[in-house]
Amino acid sequence: MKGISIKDIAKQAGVSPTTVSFVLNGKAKEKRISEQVSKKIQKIATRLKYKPNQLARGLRTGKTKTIGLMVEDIANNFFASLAKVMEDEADKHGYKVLYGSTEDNTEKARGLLEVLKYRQVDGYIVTPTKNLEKDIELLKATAKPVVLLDRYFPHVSSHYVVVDNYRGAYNAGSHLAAQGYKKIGIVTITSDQIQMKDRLDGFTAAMKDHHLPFSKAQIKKLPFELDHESFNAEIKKFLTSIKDLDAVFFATNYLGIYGIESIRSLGWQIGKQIGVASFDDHDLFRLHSPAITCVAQPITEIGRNIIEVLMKELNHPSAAPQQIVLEPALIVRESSIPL
Amino acid sequence: MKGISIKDIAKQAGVSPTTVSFVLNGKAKEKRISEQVSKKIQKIATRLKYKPNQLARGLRTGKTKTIGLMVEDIANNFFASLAKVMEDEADKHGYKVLYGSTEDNTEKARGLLEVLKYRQVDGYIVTPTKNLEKDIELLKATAKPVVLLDRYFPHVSSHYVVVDNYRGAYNAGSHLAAQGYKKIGIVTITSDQIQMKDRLDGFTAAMKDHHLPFSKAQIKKLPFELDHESFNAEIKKFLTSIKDLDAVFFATNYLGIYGIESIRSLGWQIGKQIGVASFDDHDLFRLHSPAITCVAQPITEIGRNIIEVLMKELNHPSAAPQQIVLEPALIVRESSIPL
DNA sequence: CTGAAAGCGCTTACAG
DNA sequence: CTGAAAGCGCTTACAG
Repeated sequence: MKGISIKDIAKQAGVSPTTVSFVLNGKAKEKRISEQVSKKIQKIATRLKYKPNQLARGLRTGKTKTIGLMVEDIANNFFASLAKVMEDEADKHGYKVLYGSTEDNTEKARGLLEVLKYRQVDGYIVTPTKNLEKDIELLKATAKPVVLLDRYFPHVSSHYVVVDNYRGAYNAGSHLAAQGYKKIGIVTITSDQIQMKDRLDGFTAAMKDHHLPFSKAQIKKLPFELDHESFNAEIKKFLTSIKDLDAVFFATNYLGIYGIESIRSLGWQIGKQIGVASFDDHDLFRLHSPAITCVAQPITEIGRNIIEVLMKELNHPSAAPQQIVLEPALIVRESSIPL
Repeated sequence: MKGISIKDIAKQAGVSPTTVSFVLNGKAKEKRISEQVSKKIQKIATRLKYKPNQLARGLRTGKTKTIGLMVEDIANNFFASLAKVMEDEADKHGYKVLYGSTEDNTEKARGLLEVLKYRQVDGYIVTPTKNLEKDIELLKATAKPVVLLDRYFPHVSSHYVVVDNYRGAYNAGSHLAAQGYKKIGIVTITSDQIQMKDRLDGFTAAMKDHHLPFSKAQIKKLPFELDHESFNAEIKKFLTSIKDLDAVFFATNYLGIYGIESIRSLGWQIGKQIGVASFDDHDLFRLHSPAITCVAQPITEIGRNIIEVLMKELNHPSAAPQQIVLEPALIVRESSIPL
């Protein structure tokens, strides 16, 4: 079933496709098409329910009005919520979103970038994986805007929107210390990426500033690829292996979820026996008994900023990278009350 | 920055674009291109890192290798998890996903369908809203496959993949009854859509079969558009208005989440004072104290089936609609233990 | 065994 | 004030 083309309209109106194109693209005035002809074309177009073929238009103009979005995992609450915000915001500007998940895997990320590229997206929003520096540099050479999300590469000049991960983790660590916990562990992901490094550094600084003992043994790094069971097993092993551990900070929402599950299967009382805080908020954290203290990222604000940065670049490319660092909020709940 | 085109390769190889196209599309044998020429072209293509422009290809062939996915809300755990499964499955067949959320709003859904259409997606996966029957019929006339998700229209012949909502709700209701709860309420969404109707009907049948009192007052229907606060306020009002209510079934995951929050803010003991079960599973339900009994949808299976149905139709269109009804699983947890 | 040519549906520089 | 023509990058029926 063929669609209505500009030719069909031209034929019915008795004018050339050129004229139709001008009118339909709002260039009637500029091109000084007569009011009559203009009206007639408009009428026919709406009657036939003409929809321009975006493929043809894209091929000709080089613009597809599509944004490529690369997240770590669309099933993760943080990324899914963010995707929703960005979808809404992009829609306001007439853009649609083509998405893919990397699973934090560099090869998958590269493949995704390739695909987005030859689908001619107008811009990219990417959650980079490790070793993706060169690919990002290459993408920039493409002259299509790229906005990094959640993390960035310190040595690559690029647009990005992130939160102050150092501060978020520092605040969480300080809070636990101020609450009277004496020996606090951190469970994080095996990753040298800046966001994880900042979280670890921020937390470490807090321990130091509060003069709490903090040895390497109190840091547990787990590979992203572990499955549900293994995460739980590793976390339990860690928690039970540190003598006198009385609190723990989980560096991501899924680690927090696995952590809660692990602690409960150990039969420990969250808060009293072991203080808990996690990065990222989640319905589960809010409604858990006891409710879990967390460092919440301002998801709506992040999403809006990303699209804003991208639209700016799409409309008026600038030389200077836009780099936005938002503040996360420490939400204190029951899991960090010792007694 | 221009990409490498088939012409560039043709020029370098000293052959015509036609020959390049044949070779790169694996038709060298079929078109009896000599081994030499074929090898040469391949080599040049990989050296130049040639990527076919999908827009041009799509314009010519009418195939974009893109699937349009319309969910209710990508931020909802059920749809996000499903999207992830479908993304992975579609990827295996070389398809990418263009998505959008309807918010269960018919106008948004129509707009989305339009956009997906003029972006020339090859097939549609749609979570229909109410009053979308005609639009679905029109889409079918387009000769592009459409697979309905989560719900369908009884009077529209179409492909779909859903779960047995009636049975799921019936089982949940029966379970609560068997546990000894005597007066059970249901909180659902104001909607005549089949999935909500089936859930309500299934639950009602369970009450009847167990000879439990069940009046209209025990049914609370809430509009999808309510905000967080209003959902909680309405649920609290409902729970406190029914005399002797001793259990409640929430017909969707977000209602279950609001429900838990509401019950807790009332200070009631879940399980003992009020039995609770919800449709859909969620990390929160699993890890809540007490853990929440639920009707879990087989998300992986649903996603796989959807893509399978779609791929079948894409490759060998058939007249007969494929209609798949999967079984949800009742997961019994502590929230439905009276004492 | 290989190529010239048409055409997918648009936009736009150019001509009149 | 309007149109003929070229071209975006492919694929493919046709010709030789």
